[in-house]
Amino acid sequence: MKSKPVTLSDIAKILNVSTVTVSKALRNHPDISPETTKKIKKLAEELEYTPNLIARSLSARRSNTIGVIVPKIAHFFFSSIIENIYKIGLENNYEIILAVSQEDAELERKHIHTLLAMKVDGIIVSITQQTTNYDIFETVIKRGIPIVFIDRVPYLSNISTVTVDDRGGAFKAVEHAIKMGYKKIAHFAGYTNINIGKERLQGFKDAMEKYGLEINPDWVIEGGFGEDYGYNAFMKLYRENNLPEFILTVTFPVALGVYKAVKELGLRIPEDIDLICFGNSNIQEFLCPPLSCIDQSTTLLSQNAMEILFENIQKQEEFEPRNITIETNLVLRGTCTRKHT
Amino acid sequence: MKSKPVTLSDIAKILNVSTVTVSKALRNHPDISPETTKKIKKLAEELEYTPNLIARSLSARRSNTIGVIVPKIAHFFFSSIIENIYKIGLENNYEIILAVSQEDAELERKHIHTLLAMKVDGIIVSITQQTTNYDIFETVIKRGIPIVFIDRVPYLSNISTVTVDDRGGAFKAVEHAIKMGYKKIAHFAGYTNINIGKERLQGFKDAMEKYGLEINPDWVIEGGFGEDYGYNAFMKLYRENNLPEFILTVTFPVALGVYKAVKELGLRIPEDIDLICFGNSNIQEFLCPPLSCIDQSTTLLSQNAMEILFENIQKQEEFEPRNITIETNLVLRGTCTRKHT
DNA sequence: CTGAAAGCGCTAACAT
DNA sequence: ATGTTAGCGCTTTCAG
Repeated sequence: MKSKPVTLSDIAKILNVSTVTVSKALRNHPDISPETTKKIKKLAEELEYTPNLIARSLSARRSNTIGVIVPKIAHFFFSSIIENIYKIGLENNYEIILAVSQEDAELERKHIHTLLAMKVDGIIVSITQQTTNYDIFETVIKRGIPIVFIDRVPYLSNISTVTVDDRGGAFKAVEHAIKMGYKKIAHFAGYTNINIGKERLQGFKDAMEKYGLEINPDWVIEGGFGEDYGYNAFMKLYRENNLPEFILTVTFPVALGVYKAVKELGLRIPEDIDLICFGNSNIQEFLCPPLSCIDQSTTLLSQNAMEILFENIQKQEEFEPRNITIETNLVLRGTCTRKHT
Repeated sequence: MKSKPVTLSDIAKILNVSTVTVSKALRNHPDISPETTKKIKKLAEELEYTPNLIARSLSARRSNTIGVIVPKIAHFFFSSIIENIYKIGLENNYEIILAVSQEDAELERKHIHTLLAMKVDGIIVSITQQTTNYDIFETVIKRGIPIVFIDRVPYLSNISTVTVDDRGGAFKAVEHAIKMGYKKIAHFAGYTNINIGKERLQGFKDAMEKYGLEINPDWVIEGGFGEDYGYNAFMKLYRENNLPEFILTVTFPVALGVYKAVKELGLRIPEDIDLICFGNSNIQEFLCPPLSCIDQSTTLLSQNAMEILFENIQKQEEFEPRNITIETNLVLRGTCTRKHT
């Protein structure tokens, strides 16, 4: 019934050559004469030969496989990065092994172990919001497995990173809000133990300071990168009757949470509360009103990360870690565009 | 520098036992005495032993790996399904190998070959909008690799499928529109060579027929499942001055395309044109106006698919293909809710 | 309870 | 140009 897959040696036997010859022929090795190669390929095709990549990996000591770990997947930012990584992987003949940490540091750790066990040739990771112990990453590095961090990166020296100019982006946005006339500005800051949170907060502070505005500590709220957090943070402020005029949210989902709260409360954007978020998405323009944002190019992020990773895989020992920062772009739509008086 | 990974035999040598003993101990095989097991585990931990999954797979002839192929990833429907599949995979100790076909049948074919070559234990696939040649799937089946199709499935008998009640869902939606008073109803139908397109179109027809409404062929437009198609289809109708009152779109992205066109043209939803789409998403409620939809549970879809796949993997020869249909759910928000007169 | 033998399917190094 | 040898790291018999 379930016919066993054809192997190199099956082909070899039929053609009365050695498995090595078949192996080489199938990989277009110049050792083998054109005729034999053709003959072998023809038979392989007929027999529907599929190489056993597992065996190949074990023997060749490379898997042609790249591990990717992200905290979430059903969010535009990450799914877009993933899509790009898959595309680039395909072009370069690498298979991608994706793992989702679900913002859980323990799970992230487990995934890294699995990727190591699967002998991936390299790893790309965007760490969880709660990753504070970096041991596992040092293990990876110690083992000589190329790794590059993307967007959310650990505070570690001598690692390759591709990040966004979070500080500059946040600054730009808040500066623009201030120029629109806003003074009571809040920041829903996510978690500031992680680089993106910390840097965005810093950009917020920079702008406030530059324009001599006071930072109200009640308006700098930490708590996460998701919709729930945005919702709760806004609700809290509302209940305390302590609403600002403007909010910079640390991510798009957080802004969505604000939209939800605002809608439930019967308030209006931007009349009662205006906002902008970090991170672009294809559907922001369809929101009510269209949400402005600080755009971070997921394409550039992925491209650079993959490029560095490939370089690292090739050079191995001689490779020097690289750190790239991607510039941001203010995208103005229906929010953060109205003169406030 | 780059220390070679610790292997079973490294541990075996140090402890003066055989690799077999170590192998068994590490997998809690009852053969090995508790003391030896403990001793071995302790050393393995100290040495940071990581099993080589490649070697294990080759030897054990199962990879504990499941291949998944979807046409897109940066779309809520698929990224949500993927997220669910990853979760279930994790719980059952299976690694997921995800491949993206990018709606390209040729690429899909290539991915299947790769998954076969990687010796995945099973495959889940949602086919591309242009897949018409099913040979590759028959190859998979012939090789005895468990495969289950999800949402978009080929017309093949004796395969396992998990689909949505597309016909019933479309019917419900159009029926509701009719009860709201709409008569001039269009359907942006995607591609009807594939089951989801065909069934949804049929549901549309069923409803029109039941209520004695005439189907205007100009208003049944095919072309794809993406935003561009929705945009173009609407623009075409507008230019021809042939706008319907109501549209059922085959997917959410298509509806987004309509929103975009409507906005550009300065029209209003639902006053000038009302609509509903097939497929839910977490951001529809934030659209302007909030978009109603026919909800298809991605959770049920994924759960059932994985369950069937696991069953197939376990039973192998004795397994009988199963076909499951998930019920849909009309979710009414800001569209398709206004009485039309 | 433990281990020796054999092999999974492939490739790299070294003959011939 | 082709083949032989050896081995990747692990697991599955099967003997002791």
